[in-house]
Amino acid sequence: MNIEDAVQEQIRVIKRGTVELIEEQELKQKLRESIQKNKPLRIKVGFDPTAPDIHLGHVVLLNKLKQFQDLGHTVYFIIGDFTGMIGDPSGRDKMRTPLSEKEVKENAETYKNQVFKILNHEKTVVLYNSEWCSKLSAKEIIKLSSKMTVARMLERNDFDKRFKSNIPICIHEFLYPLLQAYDSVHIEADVEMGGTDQRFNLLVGRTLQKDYGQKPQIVINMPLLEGLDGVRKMSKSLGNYIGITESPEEIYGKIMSISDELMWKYYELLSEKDMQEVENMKENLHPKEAKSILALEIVKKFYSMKEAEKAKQYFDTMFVFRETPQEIETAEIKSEEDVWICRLLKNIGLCSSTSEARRLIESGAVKIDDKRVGDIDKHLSPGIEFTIRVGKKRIKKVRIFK
RNA sequence: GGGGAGGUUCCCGAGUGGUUAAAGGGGACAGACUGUAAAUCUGUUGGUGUAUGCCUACGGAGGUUCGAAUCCUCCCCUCCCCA
Repeated sequence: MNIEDAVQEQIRVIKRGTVELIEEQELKQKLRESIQKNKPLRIKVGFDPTAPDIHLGHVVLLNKLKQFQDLGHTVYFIIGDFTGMIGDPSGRDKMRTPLSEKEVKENAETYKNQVFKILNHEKTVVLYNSEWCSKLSAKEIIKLSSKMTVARMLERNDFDKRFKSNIPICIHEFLYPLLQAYDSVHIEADVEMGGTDQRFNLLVGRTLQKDYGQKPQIVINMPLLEGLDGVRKMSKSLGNYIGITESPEEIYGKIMSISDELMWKYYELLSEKDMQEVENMKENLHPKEAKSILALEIVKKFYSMKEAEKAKQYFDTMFVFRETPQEIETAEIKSEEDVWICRLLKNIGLCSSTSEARRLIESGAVKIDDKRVGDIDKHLSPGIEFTIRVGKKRIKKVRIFK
């Protein structure tokens, strides 16, 4: 294969699913040199160690990084333990409360353990940006700040919105993009990847690299993945995420609950299937089938096909046939006397309070051995075993003994 | 430094002495319908073995009052205008 063809092929892989690539000619040039000199490109990605669990939203990015690795490049995985103390204001309408050093460290470790479920260990360099950021002197920070104007900062949509609606913006939040850009200078990044909410920050990296006499990095924006609600971006704090450390049953179930429309986006960004094949499925498969195949693929990625099949089975009995699955958690309750149902529900953790239990029973959500409970005052005697279900998702086996 | 506005339940936001666990919306949960989808409709959305009861909750601490989210004092926080 000649060089131009090789470059073209890499570009094709790299471009799948991207929202924006700045700028393509420069990237081609970098790829050419990389191939000629047999020198991998430095692909930078920064992670803010705020949420200790990696979810599918992050996986979009990680997948793309993995693709770069498969093309022979090296990933510089930067844990923003220093910038994490600022908290990235991107996309937020509020200032973020700074994390303590200890929290940041703990979260960072969790990240590190989780990313290698996807990334290739050999081709990844993990760095903490406190390594160099914490050594910056006040003088250097002032110098850094002089590279940026307030007006330019306010070009950023989220800052502008906050500014216009009288929501506080602290000065240190302005330092975030600058320090992130400084990371690029420090490691001499060739490419930086991020979600579209990172666009501004990544562009600052280009500007700053030029200021420091380096070739500007290529900026690649990946789309933000909508979470379970189908509207807002997937994030831990919004509670609409699918975490990669969740159980196979949870991951499978959550994927089955996304909307059909969103599913195709998940295919594009998370699946290893060829886009041609995906288009084909779109035409010929019942959406539910397609969703199931996707769910299987994703569970398999983090566990195994066997686990995935089991998760599917659990899901089908539980939700499709509305039956009691084989393996469900058993709660054991020790009691001399009859147990009031509301108290029982609270004690085994299916409800957060007896009041909630009462409300749910009144609305017909509670079933014992598949029979709807209508009586709020129902009592259950010791020595029996049964399955209790609240709504569709919450289910437990209960054994009451003396 | 001076002047003004504001902080309400998960979120937004109404409420200016009692009938307020506090309108409305969002979200969430549940029911119906389904493909556990989405959309739609309905209900619920402080705790307490349920009580015309008790406790907790309107930024924090005190005070006035039979009674305070509402009035007063001090404190903390945010925004705006002026300098």
